[in-house]
Amino acid sequence: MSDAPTDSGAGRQPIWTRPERGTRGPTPAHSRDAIVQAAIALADAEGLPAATMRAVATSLGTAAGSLYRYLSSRDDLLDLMTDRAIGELQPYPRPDGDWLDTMLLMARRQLALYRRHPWLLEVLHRPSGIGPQSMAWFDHCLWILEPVPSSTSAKFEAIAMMTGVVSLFARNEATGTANPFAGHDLTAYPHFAAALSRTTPPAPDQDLFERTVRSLLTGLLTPTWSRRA
Amino acid sequence: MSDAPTDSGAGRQPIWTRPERGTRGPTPAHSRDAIVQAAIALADAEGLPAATMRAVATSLGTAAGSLYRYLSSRDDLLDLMTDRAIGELQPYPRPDGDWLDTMLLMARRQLALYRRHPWLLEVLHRPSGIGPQSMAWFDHCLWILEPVPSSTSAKFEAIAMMTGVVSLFARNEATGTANPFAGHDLTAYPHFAAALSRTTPPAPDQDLFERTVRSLLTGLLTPTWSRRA
DNA sequence: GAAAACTGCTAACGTCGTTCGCAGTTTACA
DNA sequence: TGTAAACTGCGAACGACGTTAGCAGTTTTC
Repeated sequence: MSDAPTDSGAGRQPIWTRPERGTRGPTPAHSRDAIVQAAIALADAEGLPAATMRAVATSLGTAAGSLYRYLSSRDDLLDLMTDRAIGELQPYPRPDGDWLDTMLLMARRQLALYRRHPWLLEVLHRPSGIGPQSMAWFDHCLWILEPVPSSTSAKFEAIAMMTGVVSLFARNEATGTANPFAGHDLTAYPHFAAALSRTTPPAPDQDLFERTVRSLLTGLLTPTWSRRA
Repeated sequence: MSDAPTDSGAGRQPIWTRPERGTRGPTPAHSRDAIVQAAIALADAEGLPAATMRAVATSLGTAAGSLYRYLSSRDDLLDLMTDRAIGELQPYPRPDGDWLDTMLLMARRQLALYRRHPWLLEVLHRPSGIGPQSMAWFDHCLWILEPVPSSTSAKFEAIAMMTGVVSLFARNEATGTANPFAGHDLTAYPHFAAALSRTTPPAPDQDLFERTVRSLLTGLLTPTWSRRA
């Protein structure tokens, strides 16, 4: 019990509020941030499953067990990786101009981030408290939405939904070109077969992303009576 | 090499096209479907991580290794579980009436399915070929969308995006009431604090789900020039 | 009737996250 | 100044996981 790691006794609070180290003992050979950086590098290069405790430790020249002097679990590491990556979204675009345009820009930056760190998609949907960088991002979205007369909860929902839709696009991209419909007997799916047999002009749909985000945000943040007729 | 399981030599094709068993040998004590059913029961009751090979085997009164006479990997099992669950969506609503209303009904059924089988959310986003039940569902969506004059690819995108949005809602629900913003010093996030301090009327937003799905589908399937002014 | 193709089953392998215990180092406090 | 407390790194191990190998028995094929 006198051998508690890094969290000085009360080990159930989230990693962000826990001090990195105490005041006694030798100066550590590594740091939380160095570990997180190494893990991100591994996940970027070879995918999230490659970022095992052992692999991260090896890339830092130490052993797996040693990491637990800095983190209390692998989940902590994933949380830190996530927050550090989301920190790359800064600096944020200034919240003047049309709020929809600015939000779309935020969404675009998010999509670019997911392209840069595909493992974020696998990590993001774990039930886990969000970190300070995510808080900052959320805070900035609220700033952008300040001129919008919707309720606070509506804005929360809209931001969350936008983030989710961005992740859907990123996932669709990441799944790649291999179509998941391969290997089926199309005679059992007549409308599918008919749709495929139609002359499908390439129609790359120049900016499906923009249209989706715009229609989503206006749908969620514009009172019903001010839209349409 | 003469001990290949169930796939009779060429083991790289998807599980759905592979025969369940050959013609010789004793009649198997179990079946693919019984295994899948047991795995679903476990995942429903105790979550996906509880549905390990060992646990599934134990609940069937056998050992882990025995399952590999029926499946070639755990991924196969997850694929089969997914497809069987999606099969619960049948029978589908008749594709007459307003296509948007019918699609919304399909989305509602999907949401109910995700509530019934929360593990689907963790399983669905793996890169994996889809099964016959998913094909049938997709096919039916295309049938519903037949009166819509959009291109085939636009319909594909719209269906995929609707499915994704439904999963986002289900995930938001499943994450539960515990707010992920707990434990942060709100003075660092002024707009967040301001938004929280505002008198937030309950405003339960009676049907955010419906509004979101509707605005998404109309946004993706209605030509731009026919909307607004 | 013999070979081939299956069956169930036990034991093991390798990898994973994590824990334990030990020896050494630095700080806090008498 | 000295001693106890709190730390440090490290190596070995634990338990659980997915998966494989090998064996003995059973059914079909020819």
